[in-house]
Amino acid sequence: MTPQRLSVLDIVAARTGHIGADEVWNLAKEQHPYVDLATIYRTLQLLKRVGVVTEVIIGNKLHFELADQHNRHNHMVCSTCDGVQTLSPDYLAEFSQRLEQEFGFTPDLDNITIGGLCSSCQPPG
Amino acid sequence: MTPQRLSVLDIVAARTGHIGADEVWNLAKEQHPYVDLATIYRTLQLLKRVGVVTEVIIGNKLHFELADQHNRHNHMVCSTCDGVQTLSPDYLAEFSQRLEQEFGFTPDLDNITIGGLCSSCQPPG
DNA sequence: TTCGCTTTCGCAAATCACTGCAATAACGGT
DNA sequence: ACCGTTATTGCAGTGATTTGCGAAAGCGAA
Repeated sequence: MTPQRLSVLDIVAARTGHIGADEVWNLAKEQHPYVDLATIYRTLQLLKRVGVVTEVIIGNKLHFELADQHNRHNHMVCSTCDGVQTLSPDYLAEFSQRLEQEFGFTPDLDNITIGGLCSSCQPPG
Repeated sequence: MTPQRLSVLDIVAARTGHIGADEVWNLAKEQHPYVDLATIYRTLQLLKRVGVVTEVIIGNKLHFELADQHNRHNHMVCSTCDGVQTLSPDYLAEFSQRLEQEFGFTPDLDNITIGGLCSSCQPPG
């Protein structure tokens, strides 16, 4: 664990909810002015790999949030307004079990994001 | 419909299964040497918008395949080997209905891809 | 502390997807 | 066939993310 990595973790942890990679960078620069964006990305991928943060794809940008074991959830992202709603993993449990039983495929539940249209962005008619 | 677009469609249609944008480009250049990659992307997005092709994200590259109404399916992509399995949309129907009823959220079923580990890439133990 | 090995960092450049814009090609009306 | 309108193309450039690589930092053993 290096100072740069600690900063990244602190920044993600300080936020309740998700934060974009560019925002992490801007905040990290306040403490480490020369930190490179590549380091931010590498660190975020590392934290994701070890299970400390989860990744949410919003629009076409990567966002991250602390992986709180006591409040695990998935995300529904509206492709029109980029709004995010959280979803209890219970909704996916049965589906996930079927995939595992019938195909031996283990879905990566932590990183499943459901795209679609939120209630406010439904097409008229 | 222009010659370039017809080429793109032909190429995607000729393939049983998915094909990467770069592959489409390489094949399209055989018929239209000056076709630009941007045209490929724009055409693929167009074909997707009108429902003729569907998009599958494999690794972090876009792939496309013909949207066969008689053989609609989703995809399970292994994050280790990038292998792709198809999945009947029946598996998602119930889940999708719950989201719609309880949250008013309409998932974009055609473009849902499930990431995870396939049976061959399960961690040992 | 110093040496030596390993890991990480910063920088630059590559990658993939997308967009703005001027030039060009397609299409309909005459 | 000709002209004007509209849509599409090629090119260049942008944004987000990733990768290669030499320099620097971290860390354990002596």
